[in-house]
Amino acid sequence: MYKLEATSKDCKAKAGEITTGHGIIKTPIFMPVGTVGSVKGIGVKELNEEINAQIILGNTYHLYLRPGLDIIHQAGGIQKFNAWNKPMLTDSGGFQVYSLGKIRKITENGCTFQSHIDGSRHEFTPEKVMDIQRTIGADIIMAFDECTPYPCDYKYASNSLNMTLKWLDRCFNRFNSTTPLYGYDQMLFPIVQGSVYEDLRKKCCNEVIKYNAQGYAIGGLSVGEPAEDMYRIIDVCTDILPKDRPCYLMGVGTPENILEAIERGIDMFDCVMPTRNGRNAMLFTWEGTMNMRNQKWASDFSPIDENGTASVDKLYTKAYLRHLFVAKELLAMEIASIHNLAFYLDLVKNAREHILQGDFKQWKQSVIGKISRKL
RNA sequence: GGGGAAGUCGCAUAGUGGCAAUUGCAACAGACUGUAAAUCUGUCCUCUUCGGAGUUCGGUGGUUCGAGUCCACCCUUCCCCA
Repeated sequence: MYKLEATSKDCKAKAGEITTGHGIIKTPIFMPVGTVGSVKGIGVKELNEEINAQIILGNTYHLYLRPGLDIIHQAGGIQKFNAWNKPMLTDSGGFQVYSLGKIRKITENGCTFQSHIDGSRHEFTPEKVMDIQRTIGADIIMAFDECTPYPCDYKYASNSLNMTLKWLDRCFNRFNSTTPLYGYDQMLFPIVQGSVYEDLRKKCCNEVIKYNAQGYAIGGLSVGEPAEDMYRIIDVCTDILPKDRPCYLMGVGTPENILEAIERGIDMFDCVMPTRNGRNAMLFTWEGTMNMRNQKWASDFSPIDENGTASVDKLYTKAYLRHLFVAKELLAMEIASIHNLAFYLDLVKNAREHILQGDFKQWKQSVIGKISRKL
């Protein structure tokens, strides 16, 4: 259930609340990605106390392969299994239709994957993906879609969209004819596709709103298209999608992308960037990004991030963090991941405050130049 | 003192007549967007208008159209025997 609390006076930016069986999510929100049920390198304690995460992601394809549905079911659902015990969202495997391009085959019925772990073959259909997500037990589950690549010619995008819409209908049929397994409700979000083509996106938005879903997602962006295309498509979609439902922009993005998308009416984000780039020594800050492997930090004994909200930001110095990365210490990746996620959550928290104040766009203008530069 | 082995771009390695010269590490930089990523890419003798140009393989001579590679001597290091 979503409650729209405010819309910024100077743009489409929304602030709201999503109520789930595991608690309330204040939007706009960034959701750390925990593909296999774990946010890489980070424990629940840090997610709660350092990062202030409100909801995390899991992935249907990955959890289905490992540990498998039987284990998750025995555990009593994913939030019992991973000890997070707060809101979760599972992606459907639609992204793997894209990212596992070479080891999957799209069929009329669904999609056949070859496991990236052992090569075994598995077929995902919309029905099966609903059943799996019922078993995993996330509060928000996603429709099974094809995330189209970029570039993508019009004909492919159009055909793919038609298939995704057929799959969506089958998803809702199965979703509506089954019940949650663990005593709390699940919400199914449709995913808008249509590549960078405005007419396809409009068509898709008009189709998905017929399901009167609890929330909607925009997929198929941040796959290599120019940022301007992404912003243009978001605008087209959020003009059609209902304002009184949360809108989730899948897989986005950089801090700049997130602010631009919030301005255009997006409520929810997820992205591997803060964790993956963190593991690869890149830090995001209000002042810009830093490559912590760079020689220039070798004897910089200032705190990692003076403006950071996580305790690691002031506890450790840049020079020490660089040393840890150069020495390939695990701690480096943990510190960077905590820092980046805390920054992302701080970013959306600040955005929310300015939406509530009504000056989001003005505030965004004042920070966007800084956060994008390289230090 | 006698016998044997070896010296290659930071380190370690390849190379047995066509070589600016293999590979690994280190170093330096870049990428990463619903995670097949603690990963991947590039640079790594000097200069460059990025087309090339110039100097290189312990040293000095020599053989050869051509030498890191073959020959002679010298220097250095390691191993074995005294």
